[in-house]
Amino acid sequence: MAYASTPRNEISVEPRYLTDDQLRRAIEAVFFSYQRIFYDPDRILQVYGYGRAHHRALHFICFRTDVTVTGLLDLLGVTRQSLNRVLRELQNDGMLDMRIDTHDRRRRIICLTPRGETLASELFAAQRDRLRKAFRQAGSEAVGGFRAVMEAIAMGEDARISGDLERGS
Amino acid sequence: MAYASTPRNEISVEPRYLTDDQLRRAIEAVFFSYQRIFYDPDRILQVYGYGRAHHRALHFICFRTDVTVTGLLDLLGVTRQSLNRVLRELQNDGMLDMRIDTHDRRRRIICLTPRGETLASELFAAQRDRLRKAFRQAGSEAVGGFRAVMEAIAMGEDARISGDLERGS
DNA sequence: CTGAATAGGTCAATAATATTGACATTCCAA
DNA sequence: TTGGAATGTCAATATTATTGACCTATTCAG
Repeated sequence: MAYASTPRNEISVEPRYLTDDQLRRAIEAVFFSYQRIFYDPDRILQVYGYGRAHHRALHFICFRTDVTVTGLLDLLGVTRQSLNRVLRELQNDGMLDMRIDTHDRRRRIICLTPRGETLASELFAAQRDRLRKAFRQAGSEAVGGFRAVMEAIAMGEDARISGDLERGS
Repeated sequence: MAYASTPRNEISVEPRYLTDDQLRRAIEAVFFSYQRIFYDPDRILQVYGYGRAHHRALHFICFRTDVTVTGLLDLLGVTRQSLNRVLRELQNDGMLDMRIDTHDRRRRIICLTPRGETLASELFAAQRDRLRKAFRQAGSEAVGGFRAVMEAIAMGEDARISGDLERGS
């Protein structure tokens, strides 16, 4: 017996693309895409003795200018303790350059060293090929739609803050 | 200094939507969408004492008919040992019903009990709202493009098998 | 100047999820 | 009957994450 939760289109209020089945497929699409995109760089990470947490941090440090620790925390959605382990390891390996912000000396601006930049570009290259192929295959218009939907998904309020998951404060 | 890896559109061979910057945005879009979609059900899981691993398993058991353990392993991309922990817990709580396949008695067909079905629909409902809103906002055409790109991404070979990550066999 | 708030770092304990490796059973198929 | 497929399990370990408790700087408002 298939799962159903909304009353069956009684007066067909919902357009076809908003059925539970379509939404379920979208959930799975995001799941599988995530799998594909973030599994590709694994073999490179393995060489360096890193994991996906390092990759995620490197990515945002690479592509955001003047990231601070708090900025990174917001992007990654993890605790400071968790992030700091990763940053410590990357810094010890000479991948990162953390310097004090001149405008606010409490802040640290995180940058990549040349070594870090090399690694980040290796990782990006590993992901790029799959994506480029998919984009080319789907075509320009589809990519526009893809982007519109993705932005709309990300737009909504953050689940980590909205709910009563955060019991403190 | 921003990162660049492909030679700058010398004769503009690449369409605009295939630039490194667009591909980078797509990677982040998948990352953030995954975050949003799979953080939403967390507070429900917490009530049951489950984690995201349980959610993923429940999802596919709910929406695939006649899933076997191997089928689930392929979908989830984890090891048998990892999956079995989750299945054991779900079964002990009366969420699952595993019965032997009559055609091939080595296989187990995994189904949801009514309890499991209730939980799965709660979890799905938690994800559905965000998605429906995003789809409605983006519109029918955009959703078509979204689907095309997602399918193209998932289409490519599986990173877990293609590389030399799997050293055995 | 003082105190609150912000930004950052760290120690310790623990949890969730995952891995590798080794074995065992049951069952299908050639 | 033998090989392999499907499943389950024990044990050890790794990765990533958490909560909770402290700590130092620095900024900023009063």
